[in-house]
Amino acid sequence: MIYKDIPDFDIAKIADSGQCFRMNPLPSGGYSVIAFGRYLEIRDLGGGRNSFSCTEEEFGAIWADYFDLNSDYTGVASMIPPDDRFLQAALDYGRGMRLLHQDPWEVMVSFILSQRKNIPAIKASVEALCDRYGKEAIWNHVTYRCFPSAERLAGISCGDLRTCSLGYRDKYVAEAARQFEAGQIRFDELKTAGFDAAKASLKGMYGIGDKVADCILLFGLGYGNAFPEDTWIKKILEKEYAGHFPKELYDGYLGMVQQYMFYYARSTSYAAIAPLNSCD
DNA sequence: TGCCAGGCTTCAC
DNA sequence: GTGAAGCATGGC
Repeated sequence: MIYKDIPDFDIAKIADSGQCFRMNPLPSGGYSVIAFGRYLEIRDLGGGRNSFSCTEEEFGAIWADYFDLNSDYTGVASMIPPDDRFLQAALDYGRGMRLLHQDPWEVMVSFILSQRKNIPAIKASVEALCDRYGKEAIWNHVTYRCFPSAERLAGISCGDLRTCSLGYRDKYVAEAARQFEAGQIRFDELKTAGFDAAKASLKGMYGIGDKVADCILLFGLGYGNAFPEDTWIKKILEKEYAGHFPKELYDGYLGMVQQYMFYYARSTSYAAIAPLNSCD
């Protein structure tokens, strides 16, 4: 167990942010997360202090980057124009959230099966996939299952995948696994290909469109300017910005901004209130 | 019970 | 190129 004082870090908000689907509250308090084959427990001790159930070595090798601890989360506030009351409110509400750096394969599969599902349903599907096809591991008497590898999923029929409540998305996941195994998708190449080229490659895959591609770019490949537009974001852009959000103001931080918008819209009674911005 | 969800593919035009 | 239809399933 190690202890860290981290500014702008709120594990409850991170767990509820809809970026990852394997971070859950523990009955005893705190949260667990399974990522990169590891199991971790995090507890908020107050005053910016958190405990992590790992060694310093593991924290430095995996979790510091996973939680994006080397990025500056204070600069975004100064980018927001004073008259953008919506984004000011969203930032205040979401302060402490982090843009997670996840395993791109897990992000790809998770967001392929996210389409036309709500977050509880996505989590149920992801967990079913892991329960059925993930490798079993043990940490300190806790038995858990890792996210299934592409190699494992490439050997599963669509019919069997569908038992994990994938619905019509079964064929998309099966094809992604097949392409990954065939070497037709290489995440190391996509990470350095540049935003447009990487996005075009992802959109060429069966079952991946604009939105899912942007999620993979943002959460799995480190492209901070990806801006996934789901149903919630589209409603916000229409309601607060008359359909024209000034993306040019947030170069390098668009993904972060999008995440604050999403979290605020989904987590509050925002949908029931009048627009905070004037669109005229 | 009906609507909607971190959308995408297919097809008609 | 654009727009509508169809899609599996579960949460609320």
